[in-house]
Amino acid sequence: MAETKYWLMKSEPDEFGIDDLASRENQTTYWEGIRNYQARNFMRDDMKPGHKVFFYHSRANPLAIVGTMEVASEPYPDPSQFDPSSKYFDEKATEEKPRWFLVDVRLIRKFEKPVLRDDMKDVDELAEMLLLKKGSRLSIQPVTAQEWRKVHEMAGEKP
DNA sequence: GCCAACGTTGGC
DNA sequence: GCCAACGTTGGC
Repeated sequence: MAETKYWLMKSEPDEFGIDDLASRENQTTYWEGIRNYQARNFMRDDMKPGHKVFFYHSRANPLAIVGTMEVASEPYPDPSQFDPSSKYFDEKATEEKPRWFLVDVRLIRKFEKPVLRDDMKDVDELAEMLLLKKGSRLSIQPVTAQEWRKVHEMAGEKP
């Protein structure tokens, strides 16, 4: 049996929050605008359809994991890099040599009770989470199966 | 290929 | 809104 992989993706709710995802057709969107190589590499090389993803609200009040998604496509070039009118336009990217890749994600569920960053800090099982490390700003990060379970437990949800 | 200057992220 | 911690860029 293939091992399920878990991830966490950040978004600022002022830009795109979980309610925006919920209102999209099929509750699916392309995760555009990632312009960090490490985060891109995760999407391009490691994410597979069916992988599970936490949706995290950054630069928000409250800071929290607000729900779950699943990867819903193979990686493909981020269209916004070719669009001069997009704020994510990258003049050094070409159709032949795209720089930026993304995947589609589909909402699994919005937590009735978001799991607050402040509460996660107090939990031993989450002490090693990248998200909680000082100075960590990676907007897409791997999550362990244990962390996946623990956060669901805190949310009062079945993993 | 070093590293100073600049730009960005994101908690606080 | 501030600013520390990072990442990237580009002159040399």
